[in-house]
Amino acid sequence: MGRAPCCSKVGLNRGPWTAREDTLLINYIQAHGEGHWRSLPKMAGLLRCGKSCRLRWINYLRPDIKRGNITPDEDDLIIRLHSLLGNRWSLIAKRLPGRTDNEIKNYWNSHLSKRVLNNSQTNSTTRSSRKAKKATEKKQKANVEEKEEIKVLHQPKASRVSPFSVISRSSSFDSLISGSSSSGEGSKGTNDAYVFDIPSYWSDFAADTNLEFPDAEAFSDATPVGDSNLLDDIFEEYQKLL
DNA sequence: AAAAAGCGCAACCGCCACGCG
DNA sequence: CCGCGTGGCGGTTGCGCTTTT
Repeated sequence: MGRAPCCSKVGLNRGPWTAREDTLLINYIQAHGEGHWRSLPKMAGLLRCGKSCRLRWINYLRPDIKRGNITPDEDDLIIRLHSLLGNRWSLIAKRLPGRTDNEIKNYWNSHLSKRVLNNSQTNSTTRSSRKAKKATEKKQKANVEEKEEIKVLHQPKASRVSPFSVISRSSSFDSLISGSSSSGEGSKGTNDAYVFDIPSYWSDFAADTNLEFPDAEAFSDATPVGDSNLLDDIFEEYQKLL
């Protein structure tokens, strides 16, 4: 199946979005809802590719997006989830209400990956050009990935995630992770976000897969909010389950 | 003070899987 | 069953701002 061209590039705007374009997009989506990205630009009067509109909406314009610094707790959660899921940013983002996959990906690439590398390799890098640095980072990353191959339990290729995914799709963490509670509502303080969120993995997982998983409910009931060991417990349970 | 290098982030690119005819 | 259109994902790039030399 040949790759369908995203859109005709001719005559379409590219690069940074203007305030006017943003307004048009927001107004259209507020009136008609998300979806139909292909036809949306035309309908909204935008000279943009549908893909570009979708990205702009999801990563920047959506009202529930939380902007600002990643908190230490979010930071920690990202690291842990990444160690489990690999670069499945959309899944990780689902556990961080208000954060987008792009934001998390950027944050990882600019902050966390370095930290992880530093943790695994004590020798510091000298200042160098960005390209050279990237090349060395790639090497380092390759090394780390080799080491992490044991640690990373599951790192499938990019795949579409739907709330209705079931475990039968070869691997699927999708059903495990794609929580229904990820909209950002209900978990106000960023510090507590995942504290509320994570236990839903288990019940979702059990529900999605129809597996006998009696502990799931007990787990979500039994974990007091604010328990400092919660994350560790979850992490362990998660790994056991795998 | 100027130039070079680094950093952060929005946006783009290309691939893949799903749904439908 | 097959092929196409579309949406969604992760990887990568480009650019403007900041920091360092």
